Amino acid sequence: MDSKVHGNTLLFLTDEQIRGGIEAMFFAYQGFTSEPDQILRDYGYGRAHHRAIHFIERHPGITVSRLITILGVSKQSLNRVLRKLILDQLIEVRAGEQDKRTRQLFLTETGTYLEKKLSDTQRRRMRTAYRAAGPEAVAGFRRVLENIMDPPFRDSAS
Amino acid sequence: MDSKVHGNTLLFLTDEQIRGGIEAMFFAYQGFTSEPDQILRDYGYGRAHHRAIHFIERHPGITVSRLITILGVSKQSLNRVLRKLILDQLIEVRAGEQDKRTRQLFLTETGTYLEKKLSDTQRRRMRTAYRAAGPEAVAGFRRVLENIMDPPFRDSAS
DNA sequence: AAGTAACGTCAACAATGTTGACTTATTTTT
DNA sequence: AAAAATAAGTCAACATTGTTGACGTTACTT
Repeated sequence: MDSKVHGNTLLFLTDEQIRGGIEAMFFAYQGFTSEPDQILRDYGYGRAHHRAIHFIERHPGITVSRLITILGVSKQSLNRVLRKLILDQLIEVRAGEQDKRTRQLFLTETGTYLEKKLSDTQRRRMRTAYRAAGPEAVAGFRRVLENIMDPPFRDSAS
Repeated sequence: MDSKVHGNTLLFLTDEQIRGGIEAMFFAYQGFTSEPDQILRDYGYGRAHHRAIHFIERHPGITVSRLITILGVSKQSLNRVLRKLILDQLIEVRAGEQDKRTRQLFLTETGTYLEKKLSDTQRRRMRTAYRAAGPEAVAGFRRVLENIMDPPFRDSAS
């Protein structure tokens, strides 16, 4: 809550500090997505396919409606992406066990392979960044990110 | 370089820690862009317009080619965005002083107004997150983000 | 004078987002 | 048991934003 004062300058929560953070978010996200985007192009997929694959890997058996909520997109938009991934046999669909109206989504072997290929690049980047910044920095990084998220999504990332 | 070991669990650089960071990036960026996106819709603009306006505010007189490099998009893609902003008189163009082939970009009063309106929401979010996480966390946050960026963009954010 | 660089622009296309409307299962409510 | 609500798929139309390729203009550099 207390702003550090150093000489005549507020070093914490100055407008410049805040704006710097905003730009850092932009540049970091840009780097963060660049390598997967590259790979996806070769497969004829886009970032939306990556997001779907990612969350299905993280939550096998996730339903379509849950995925819609997480990704924050319309049913139609997600469906277009899923349809292609199902056709290409990266995703497998089973009827929900309790509620047969729902569809549960799983990665096939091929889907798992692509997910790994994509996330390997991101994990390498994150690992390198974490290592360079050190454990304390990582803890701070996570704490700030959690607070930037909209509350419903906090703690969604394990 | 050294991973902290706590009980039987690696708390630093475990795969789960890394994957959690990846998702945190996704959710944070989602929240980070949600409010501006909302405002932009009312104006008939998109995220690309926001990015252009943002960097022109930060670097008045920036040239088109510099902006292309920063944003990482094609000349044609950026031009479509700039054309609209110029027509709507949010951006003003002057011929470069030394090199008259270049175009220097400035925000008009209207452009400045929209930029402020957009960045106000992001600054509020960042400020709140910074405050909640504390100064040490903010320092760590920035350190990690810097390391996630591609090297050419490090230190681009003040 | 020739070559290069910085734009602007037209065209065509792809990915991804939107809204609206309609259908089919299945579950829940009444 | 009938009616209503929910989950999902689908078709259509449209907007934003990204791409490549090609061509023209202006101005700087060699």
